[in-house]
Amino acid sequence: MDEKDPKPLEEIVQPAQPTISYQSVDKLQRLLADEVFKHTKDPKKAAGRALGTLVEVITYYLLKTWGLNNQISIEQRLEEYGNTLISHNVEYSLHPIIRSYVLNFPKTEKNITANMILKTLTGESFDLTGMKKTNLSLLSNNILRNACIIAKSEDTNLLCSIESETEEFLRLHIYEQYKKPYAMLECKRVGVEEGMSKGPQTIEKAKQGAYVARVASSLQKIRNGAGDMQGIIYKSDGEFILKPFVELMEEIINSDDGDLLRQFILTVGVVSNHGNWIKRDADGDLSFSEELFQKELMVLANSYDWLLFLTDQGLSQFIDELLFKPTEEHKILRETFLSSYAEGKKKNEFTKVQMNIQADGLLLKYFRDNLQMIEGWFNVISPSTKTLTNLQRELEQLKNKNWIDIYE
DNA sequence: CATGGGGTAATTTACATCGG
DNA sequence: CCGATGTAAATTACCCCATG
Repeated sequence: MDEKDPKPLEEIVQPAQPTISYQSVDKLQRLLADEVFKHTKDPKKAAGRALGTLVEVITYYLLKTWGLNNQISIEQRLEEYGNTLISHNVEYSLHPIIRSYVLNFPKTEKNITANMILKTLTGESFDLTGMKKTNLSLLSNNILRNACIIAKSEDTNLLCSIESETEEFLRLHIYEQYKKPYAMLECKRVGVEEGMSKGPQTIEKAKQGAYVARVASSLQKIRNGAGDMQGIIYKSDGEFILKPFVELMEEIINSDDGDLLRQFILTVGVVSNHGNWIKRDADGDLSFSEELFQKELMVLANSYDWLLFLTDQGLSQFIDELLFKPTEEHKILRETFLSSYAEGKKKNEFTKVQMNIQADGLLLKYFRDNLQMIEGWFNVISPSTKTLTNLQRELEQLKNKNWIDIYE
C-alpha cells in the first residue's frame, strides 16, 4: 500500500457529510440485543449476526444501484485457480452475460416459480436445450428472491429478475450467466468483544475470506525482498508476466486479451468498522497509516485486490434512518426487518437472497436517490491510491468486455 | 493479549410429505 | 403432476472463554 498520501482518519471513520450525529454501531448493537434479540439465548451474538446481514444488504443494493443486478450471483461455488479440487462458496460474484431476453409474464396472484417462468419461455423461441430447471421461486409470499436461478447448464446459469411492470404484465429479465465470474465480493462484520480494549479475536474467521481472495484469481500476489507487492499471471502458453501488483491489475482490466482475462477474478472485500482496527500512535492519536493497522486489517488489505471499509457512520445511518426511525414512506422496511427477527418467526425476508418485494423497491429508490451519500459510507483501504469510483469504473469495464469471444 | 477451542443462531439446500 | 410446506443437513457468521 502507498503511504505517501495517508488519508486523515476522519475521512475513514467519520465522513464529513451529514452533520447529524449517529450512534456508534457498538451502541446500536447493544440496542438491537436489548430490543430485538432479547428472546435469544445470546442477544449480542444474534444482534451481531443481524448486523452482518445488513452489511451484505447494503453492499448488494449498492451493486444493484450501480446497474450490476443481472451480473450478480449469490453464494455460488468457485473453484480455486488451477486447483479444481478445492472450491469455495462466495457471497457475491459478478458474471458475464451470454444472452438475455425480456419476457412478458402475465400478472398473477400466485407465487412465481422457476417452472412457470420456463413454461412461459418455451412459447417464446428461447432455446432451453441442455438446461436443467431448478425449483426456486422468483416471488413467493411477497418475498423476492434476488439472483434467482431458474435453470442450469454445465457452464452457465439461467437467472431471472423483475425489470418493470405494466398493467397486465411483469417484464422479466431472463439472462444467462457464464459460471466463471470476473469479480467476487465478500462482506465481513466483526464487533467489539465486551470488555476488550484490543482488536477482535473473531477476525480469525475473516482470514478464511482472505484465503479465498488469494486463491481465486489467475492474478496472484507475490512479495519481493524489498517488501513490494508484485503481481504474477500465467498465460496459456506457460509464459508469465511479473510486475508491480496494482500496475498489472490495471493492465489486465484495460486489456482485451482473453489470455489475461479468462481466469482473472477481481476480488473485493467489504469490512464493517471496528473501533480497534487501527492502533493509536505514540501520541495516543488515531491516524491513518498502514503501519498503524492492526495485523488483521493488514491481512485483509493484502489479500483482496480491493478492500473497502463500511464506516460506522454509514451502517448507523442505514439502521437509524431506515430501520429504527423510518419516515412514513419507509416504515415497511422497519416492519419487515423486525418481523424477520421476531420470536418464532420462520422466514427472514430481509436478507441478500430473500427480500420483501416492497422493501426491495424502497431500498432501490433510497439507494438511487442517495447514491452519492451512500458511496460516502465506504472508504477504500486498498489500493490506497484509488477511490470507490475507480472500483465502479473497473467493474463496469469488466462487465463490458466481449466475454463471448473470450470464452469461445 | 494472542491463540485456539467452542457454542448458538441464521441461512440455504436437499429431500420428503401433503394436498389439489 | 405440480406447487406448497416441513424438516434435516450443511455451511457460515457471529461472539465468548480458557490457556499460557
